[in-house]
Amino acid sequence: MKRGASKSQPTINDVAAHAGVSKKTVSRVINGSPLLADKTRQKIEQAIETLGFVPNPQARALALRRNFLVALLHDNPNAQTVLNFEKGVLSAIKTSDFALVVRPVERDSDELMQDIQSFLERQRPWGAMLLPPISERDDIARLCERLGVRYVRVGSAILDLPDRCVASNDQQVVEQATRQLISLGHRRIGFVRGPRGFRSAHEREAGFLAALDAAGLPLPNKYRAEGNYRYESGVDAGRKLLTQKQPPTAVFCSNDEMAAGLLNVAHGLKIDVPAQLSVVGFDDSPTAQHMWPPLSTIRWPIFDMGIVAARKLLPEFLGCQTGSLPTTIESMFVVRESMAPI
Amino acid sequence: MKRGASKSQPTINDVAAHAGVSKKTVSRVINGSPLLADKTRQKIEQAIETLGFVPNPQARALALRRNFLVALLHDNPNAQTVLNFEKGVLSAIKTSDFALVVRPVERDSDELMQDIQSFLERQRPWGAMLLPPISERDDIARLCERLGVRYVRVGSAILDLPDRCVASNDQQVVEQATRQLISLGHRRIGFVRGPRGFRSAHEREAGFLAALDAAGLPLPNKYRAEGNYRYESGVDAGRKLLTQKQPPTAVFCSNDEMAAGLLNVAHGLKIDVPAQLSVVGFDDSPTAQHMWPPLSTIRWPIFDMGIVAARKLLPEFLGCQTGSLPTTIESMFVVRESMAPI
DNA sequence: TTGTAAGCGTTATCAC
DNA sequence: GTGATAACGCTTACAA
Repeated sequence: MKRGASKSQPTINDVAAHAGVSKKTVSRVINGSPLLADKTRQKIEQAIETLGFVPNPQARALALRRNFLVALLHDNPNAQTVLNFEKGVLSAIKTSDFALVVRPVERDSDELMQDIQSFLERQRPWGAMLLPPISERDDIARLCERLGVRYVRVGSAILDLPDRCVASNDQQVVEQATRQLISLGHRRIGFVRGPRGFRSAHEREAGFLAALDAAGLPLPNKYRAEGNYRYESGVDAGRKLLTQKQPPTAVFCSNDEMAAGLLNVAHGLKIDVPAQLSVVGFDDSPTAQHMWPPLSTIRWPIFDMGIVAARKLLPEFLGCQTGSLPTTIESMFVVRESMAPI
Repeated sequence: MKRGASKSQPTINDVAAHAGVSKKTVSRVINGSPLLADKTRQKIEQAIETLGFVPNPQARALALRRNFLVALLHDNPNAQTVLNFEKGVLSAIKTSDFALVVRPVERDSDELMQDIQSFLERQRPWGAMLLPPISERDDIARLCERLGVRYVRVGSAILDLPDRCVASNDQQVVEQATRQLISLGHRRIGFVRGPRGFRSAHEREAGFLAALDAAGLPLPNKYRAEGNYRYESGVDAGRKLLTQKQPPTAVFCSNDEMAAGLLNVAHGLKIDVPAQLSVVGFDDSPTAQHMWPPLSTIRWPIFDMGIVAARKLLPEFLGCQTGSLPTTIESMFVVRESMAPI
């Protein structure tokens, strides 16, 4: 029963027998070993083709003491973001033997660390990619390290060593967008901040304040609100900022969802956007262009970040040098109709 | 070098040595074999605990000739849908040894079939879950079958044998929603269809027409538009339907994105929603409640479908009987402010 | 109830 | 250049 013309997948033994060589030689072909006679290689490739042989990744994983999985850990910052990232990763690993394993987690759960640990222990992925906000947590990064799982953290700022993170330049791009609001003549500019504990919220605020500072503009408390990146908190912020005697003529919202909330409050108050109020968001979520009016916003280069994250995790398999990979990837300010001169 | 106090993960041998039993006995504990002396079991569990042993899934996969991966194949019908489905699947498999591998594909690509095939051959998942619209393609289902990969198809109608599919009841729920529009007094009701070739588009149309039929109402061509499930096509549909001399007083849109487009055309035309126009969508995408006014829509039970799909794929591992699992899961009509009496 | 031997499909070592 | 042979960590016969 050494091997039969089994109806299941052919193995390396079948190929070896078919080509009249040893299995090690076949293995050399699979792994692209250079020390091989061209004739032998061709004969074996022929046999592989004929038999439709595909190496068993489990067996390779066992023998190589590593596997062909990269993990994506996230707590859904935004569905489109996650999916675009996945697509970026996939476009990078498509031709490799790697597959992408996803693990949504709950950042507020008590078992978060335990959950991640047992996942990593069970699957032992070759590496893990962390999306914000959990990418910002050093304890999770340390957990990966302790378990011997490489990782790459994705964030709004440089969170780790260059070959362990990919960052967007939130601060600069928000500063630039705010400068543009100012150059449109706006002087009373409101700000809706993201939640405490989110690095992105901090970075975006810093960029906003830098632009205001440079222009010598103040940010009075009445023009300032703090949300949690959700629609409802944007509604609350809108109520606070837009019902004043002298409301701001422009508002920067730290993400699109909150901008949508604020925008709808403006509609309810019959405030004409953009004639009376300019609004800018962040994320360029698909709905940004579907809002009324279409929202000016900042597009995160999340697809490209997926590509780079995958390459940083698997440089040796994707054929690239870690050193040549960028750590910061530029965001883009997308101007739409929600923004106008005062 | 049989085994050292290696700094890497302890193996079954380490546990066996530590507990003073054979590895087979440890294996019995891992696999929950009933024929084991309680004392032995406890001793081994103790050793596992002390050493922090976690069985290597690759090795198990090899020995068992199967692996612990379920695949999710999709062509992003809608980011939130995919993510909610993933979460459903995950909540079902969380306590098992299985992991979820995702594979976004491009349904219009020439290499679609080739791409899926090479993915399945490479990873050899235990099973695959297919999300619409690719779940509707019989050729893909047959490909899975040919490769010996079980599958479960998710769709808007029953697409396959009961233990190979999970369906929502699009037709009935759309019929019900349309009846509700009619009972609000609407007689001129427009319809924005989804694209040809999508089963969901067909089902939703059938439900809509059934309700109209039952009420003896016509659907003249001028109240009918066909879109591609994208925002822009909703805009086009809005232009067609709402600029007529006698526009419809209500419109059913086959998904939320198209409803958003139509809604924004209405805003541009200064049509008051819902006073002059009621709009209903489908999906309950996160933005549905963020539109202005918040959109009445139909919520797909996609999280639950994820749970059921996983259970149908892995009944023996998740401890459930395929027979007791539903094939159709009911959608829910969510009424919000975009809908009012005529 | 437990242990022994063989094998899952691949790669590494080290001869030839 | 190529091929025995022994791993890799676990499971399934089959014995004891």
